[in-house]
Amino acid sequence: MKVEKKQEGKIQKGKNQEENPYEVLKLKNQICFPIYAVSNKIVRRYRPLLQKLDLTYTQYITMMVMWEKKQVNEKMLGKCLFLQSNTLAPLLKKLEEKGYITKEKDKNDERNLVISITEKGEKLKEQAVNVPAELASEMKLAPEKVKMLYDILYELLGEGA
Amino acid sequence: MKVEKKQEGKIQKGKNQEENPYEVLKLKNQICFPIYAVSNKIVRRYRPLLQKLDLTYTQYITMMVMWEKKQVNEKMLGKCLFLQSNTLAPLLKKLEEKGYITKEKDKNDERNLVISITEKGEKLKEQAVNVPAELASEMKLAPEKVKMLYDILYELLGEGA
DNA sequence: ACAAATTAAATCGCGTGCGATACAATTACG
DNA sequence: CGTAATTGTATCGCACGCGATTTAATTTGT
Repeated sequence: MKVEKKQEGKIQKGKNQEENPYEVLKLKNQICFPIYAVSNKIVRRYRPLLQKLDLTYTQYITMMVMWEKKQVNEKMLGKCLFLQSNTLAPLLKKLEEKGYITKEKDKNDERNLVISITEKGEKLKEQAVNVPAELASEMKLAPEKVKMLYDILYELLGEGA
Repeated sequence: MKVEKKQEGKIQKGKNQEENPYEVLKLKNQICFPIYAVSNKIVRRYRPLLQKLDLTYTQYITMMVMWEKKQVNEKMLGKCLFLQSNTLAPLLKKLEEKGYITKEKDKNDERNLVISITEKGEKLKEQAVNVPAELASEMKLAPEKVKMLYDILYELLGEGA
């Protein structure tokens, strides 16, 4: 078995390419780019499905947390979604305007914002339940690949902040 | 070997979970969410590295195409980056202002916008060449996982538009 | 106890992404 | 040959993401 030294960030290369330091700057040798491109594609594909629920993708994953937890503070929500106050604050304002959530200060620690799901928000879940399958029908992937992808992505999410 | 029927979009589930139709709406059962979260994380991590080059991530991948092709029309650029005119037009304007590219109409077909790299744009490549390794040092992934990830992502990018 | 440090949210500004639309150049076609 | 359809680009409006900063509440250290 021939072992080739691999440089991080590169994908595939032959001998002659090893000698060109600029090879790493080609899009096809980048792993970050397809992650970015697929992410964009996912959000694009979700849009028409979520429009029926009057949700954007970010609002949708926020509601996912709410459907599961019913009540959560903004800090915890940020942890779940890997987002911060500067993204969440305006988003939560919109979800409140739509009537899917309510916001109130934590009586025990007034710094904390407690977010609760409303009756209307709960109802939305019934419409949302079909969305994952609808999307999956547009972007199919073998179950074992889903699992590999999942494990690798969470490994990447785990590293550092 | 026990075979369980798998529903698209779900990740892992036991018997009791199979019966709850709302399980699919939990964040941890979604494959799209970690893609989205990792993509955000990547762009976040690139930012301080790219600031030295006066580039955003999207501008950086655009320059990658330019470093490789030297000259390209907007349509082709969009194909390479999976982006459209509504994203590229303002971005190209900024890259032109920074002096990294020039724009001109194609004489043979005036609808086409031909983008060319400048001397200054070429120079930038020398600073950029270290960026991939810098990022890789922050987000490490075993080479075989990089390859799996790469193949799966391009499979997803290939499907449909 | 009280000033300093820390923490949680909110706000601001900028740069995307993209659906919708507009517009101009080119091509297709009856 | 002239009009309709198509194609490539640009513009507009909205909703993110996020670095930087601000504000208010709480905790820490002496």
